[in-house]
Amino acid sequence: MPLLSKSAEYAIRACIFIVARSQAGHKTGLKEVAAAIGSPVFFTAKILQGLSRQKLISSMKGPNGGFYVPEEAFDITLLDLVQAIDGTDLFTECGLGMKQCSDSNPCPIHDQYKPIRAQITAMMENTTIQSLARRAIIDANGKTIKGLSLKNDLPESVLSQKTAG
Amino acid sequence: MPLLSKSAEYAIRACIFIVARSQAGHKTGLKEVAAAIGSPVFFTAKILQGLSRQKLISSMKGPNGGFYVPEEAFDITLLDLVQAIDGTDLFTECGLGMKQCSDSNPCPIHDQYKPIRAQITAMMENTTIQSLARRAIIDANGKTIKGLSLKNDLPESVLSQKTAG
DNA sequence: ATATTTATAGATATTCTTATCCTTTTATAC
DNA sequence: GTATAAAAGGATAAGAATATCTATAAATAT
Ligand code: FES
Ligand code: FES
Repeated sequence: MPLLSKSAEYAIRACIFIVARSQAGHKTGLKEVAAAIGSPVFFTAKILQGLSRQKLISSMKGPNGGFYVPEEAFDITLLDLVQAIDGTDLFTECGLGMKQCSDSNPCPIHDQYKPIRAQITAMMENTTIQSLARRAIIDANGKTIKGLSLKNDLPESVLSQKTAG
Repeated sequence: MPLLSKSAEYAIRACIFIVARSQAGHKTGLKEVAAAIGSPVFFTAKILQGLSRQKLISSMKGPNGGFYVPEEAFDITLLDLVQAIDGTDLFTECGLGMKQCSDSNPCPIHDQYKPIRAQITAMMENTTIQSLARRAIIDANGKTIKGLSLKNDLPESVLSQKTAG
């Protein structure tokens, strides 16, 4: 079992890319996103549509359209994203799947699990997509993608394609 | 997304119960287990069969048969159990689903995720089912199940049914 | 206005997890 | 030995997550 759903993984990777591009002043089309992060195109579409509907990212239709994040929203966090996709279970629910989790009615692993769950929450809460974008993309101005390991065999030219927006 | 699969949750809850019963010298039948932990009977059967095949627990057929854990095996850990059911992904794989995870080829969340993953691993490695059983079941001799919150509306008489082994 | 581009929406397909049912095997009790 | 109790195994079903396809709507360029 992974920590995150496939949808959440793609969402995070996509948003890192989109934020990096937005910082450089570009919108990014669906196909560019999918190519950059190595995700199935149509599935990625669904995910981005959902994020757009929930106002975590923005989008524009038509020529030179695409997905972007306005500067005011750069500080969206991993927590925002994961909750939007996977819900709040990971951050609130019992590790053994009991109906409720509380100190007064703890399951056998409550004491061990609770601090770990809190740490996962804190980590995601304190990690902005923007900070990840800074780390992931060295030159987001349209040329190279050094250090972005979102996909192992990343084509070196994704960013420089034709989005001279 | 939960941390563990439903199968793993049931496996842990079942094993806590079975170990507690084994410590008291009893084998436990499938239906008793399912009733005690509030799990679907046939699904629980599959899970316990798998654990038995992997020698994490033992079983006996026939009248007065059932599942049990021999004393030598009381120290099986959460890690053993979870790995047997869900595999090793949670403990080794990249949090963003990249093909490989390493310090030399890190994904954007590697630095944040790696220590959390290590903590999850350590926690499970250091938690024996036996220790959870001690905490979960106060009187495992056949009468009451105080403090066992495996199921919220637990029938108070599960242990006292008819397994006078 | 028309054509083109791109996101959005809805429908469908595939795969995996979860769950159930039925038959067979093995052990015990008599 | 025969009957009974219980796990083991195989086949099937239901549901959810993942993935794909087609059609529609909106924005731009000409
Ligand atoms: S009750 Fe299970 S983790 Fe809190
Ligand atoms: S590469 Fe992603 S967590 Fe290590």
